[in-house]
Amino acid sequence: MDKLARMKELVATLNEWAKLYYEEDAPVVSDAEYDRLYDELRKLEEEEGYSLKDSPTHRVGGAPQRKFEQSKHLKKLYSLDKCQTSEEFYEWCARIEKALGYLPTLTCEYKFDGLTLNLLYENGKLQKATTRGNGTVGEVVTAQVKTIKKLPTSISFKGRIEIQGEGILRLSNLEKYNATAAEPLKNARNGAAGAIRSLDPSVAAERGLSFMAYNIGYSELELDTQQSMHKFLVDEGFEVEGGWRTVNSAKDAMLFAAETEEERPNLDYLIDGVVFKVDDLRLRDEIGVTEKFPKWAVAYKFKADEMTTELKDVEWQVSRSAKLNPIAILEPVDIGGVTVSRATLNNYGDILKKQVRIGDRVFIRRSNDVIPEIMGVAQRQEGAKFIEKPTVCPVCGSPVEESGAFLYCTGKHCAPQIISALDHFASKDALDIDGFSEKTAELLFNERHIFDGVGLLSLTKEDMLGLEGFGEKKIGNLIASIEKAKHTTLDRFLFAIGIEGIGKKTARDLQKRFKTLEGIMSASEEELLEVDGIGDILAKNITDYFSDEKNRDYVERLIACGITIEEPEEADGVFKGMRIVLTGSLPTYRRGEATALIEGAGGEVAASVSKTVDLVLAGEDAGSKLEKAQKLGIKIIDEDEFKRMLGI
DNA sequence: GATCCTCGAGTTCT
DNA sequence: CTCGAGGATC
Repeated sequence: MDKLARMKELVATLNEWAKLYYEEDAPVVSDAEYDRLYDELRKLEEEEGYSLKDSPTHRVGGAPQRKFEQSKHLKKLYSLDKCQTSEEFYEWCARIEKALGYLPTLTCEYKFDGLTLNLLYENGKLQKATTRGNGTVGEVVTAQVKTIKKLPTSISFKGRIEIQGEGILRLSNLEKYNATAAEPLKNARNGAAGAIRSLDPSVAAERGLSFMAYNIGYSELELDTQQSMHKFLVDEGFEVEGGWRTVNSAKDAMLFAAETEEERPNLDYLIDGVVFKVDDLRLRDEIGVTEKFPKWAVAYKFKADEMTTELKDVEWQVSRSAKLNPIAILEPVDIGGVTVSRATLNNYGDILKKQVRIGDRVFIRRSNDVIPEIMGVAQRQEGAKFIEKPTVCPVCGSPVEESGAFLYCTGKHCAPQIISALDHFASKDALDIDGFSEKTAELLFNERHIFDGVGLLSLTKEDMLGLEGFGEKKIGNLIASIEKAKHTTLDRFLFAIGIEGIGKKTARDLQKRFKTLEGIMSASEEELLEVDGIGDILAKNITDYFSDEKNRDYVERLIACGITIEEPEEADGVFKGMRIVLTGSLPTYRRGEATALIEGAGGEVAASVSKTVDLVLAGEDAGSKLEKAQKLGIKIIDEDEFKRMLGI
């Protein structure tokens, strides 16, 4: 083998290992093995006097920075509930009034259109900057953020503190950049987000970003109002533009929104609405949060850019769950720099509701500036055609059934159903087969008649030879991914087989309760109902699935393909191995919070009281569950006792 | 029986 | 993100 070929091979191998290590967090070789090949490569490069373009030796410390490092926020970054009309805003106010008995002071600020950032300061120094990510974990972009000129790198407050705000690109800077840039940026938001999310910090430096601070996350600072937070940010030198004010009535809040909308075209940055928050932080605790957002704040969003275009046709797509979904085919139209030619019409009920017909001019916008959405008819066209409800599946010709808002294809061998089921089987939260896509599923189904997980897992090199776009290398990678994917966990397996209504979360809950595949397969409806979040319909879906001989056989054959299911690791804690029922309302915890605490301490939350339950956590107004627990002689505790057990 | 909340499923373009 | 539906709660 010549030296160049060996170098190529080494680069490929090292990059692959590095990728597995950094991106998948799944090291396949020891550090020593990696180092051995790395040294060999470096020696070859020295001998030859050059190195390959993507050689890992170019990267500092041999650590390829292919991806951002992840970091957990000290405090969760919530997204905001939103409203679009003043009516919806008044409803929000009414809910606040209902919770508190009156409408408290609200703060008003702009809602910047950029990328949310979380900055951690320690000892007065900027330690770390992260993107919002999913709200809990974000990506570390400190170097990118440090290119922001006006951002204070040191502040007078010396404790730990998270400063949150929006990374934006001022319109004047966008213009300046575009005047000389080879590739002009389409809009300021993508310009800002793209710069921050670029691994190369010089991109951010070149564009000249700004940071608009608007919130404090975790802090070792005593704060009682949004106003004091705002003052702190100003005093410490952060940019806090945004028409800041406080109001004491819903009417004044809407006045602020109207004024801001008028002011919007004159601003040097993009905003997509305004944000109202309850000023008093103690009142916020009283109002509380849901899983997704705080109930004490709301974003009033301005109307997004709307366009009109012609609805040319409607296509019916068949999904994995056999639903027929209408897709609108549109005369291509430019919205916010993107050409849109298709949009979902959701379901047949939606078509009726919006009253659209083929040939009409329709309003279209990009919801959240991303997904195209048809708002309604802009202009009825002469001779516009009703959209017919299909009576047979457009793909396989099987009869169509209607249920609720949806139409279903009753065919069992309908190609798109099978292909998306294959895709689902291999998807990230299922078996996670790398390098497998919907396209691959389509190809394997059409050309090789692979129609289920068993066929997929039994694929051999020979099966794939000759498939379009499948070379030696790609086949090898896919086979390796399949092998890797065979070692999985119970929740992934359950999710992969695709029982109706069983998603990622429910699959995990089932895993927690039953621990083994056999346990779930033999569970009765009654046992399933004990799982929090499972009611009669889901319980029946599960028992129906496993009582079908074909499905049991399918599962068996999957296991026979070499699937191994890892035992779930049990969390350790005071509630280890215990099943606990929550009933009534607790004085301070919300249901979700109590659940998280129990699960964090190794326990499991059950929906109803039965002999298998170890403990009942009862709050106020506890009803039948409490009675039943007393009858069965199950230990009952209140929140204080609960906290004591947890040591908090 | 009504209402609130959470989950699942589906979606565009580059 | 958005909807509808299922589940939990009042």
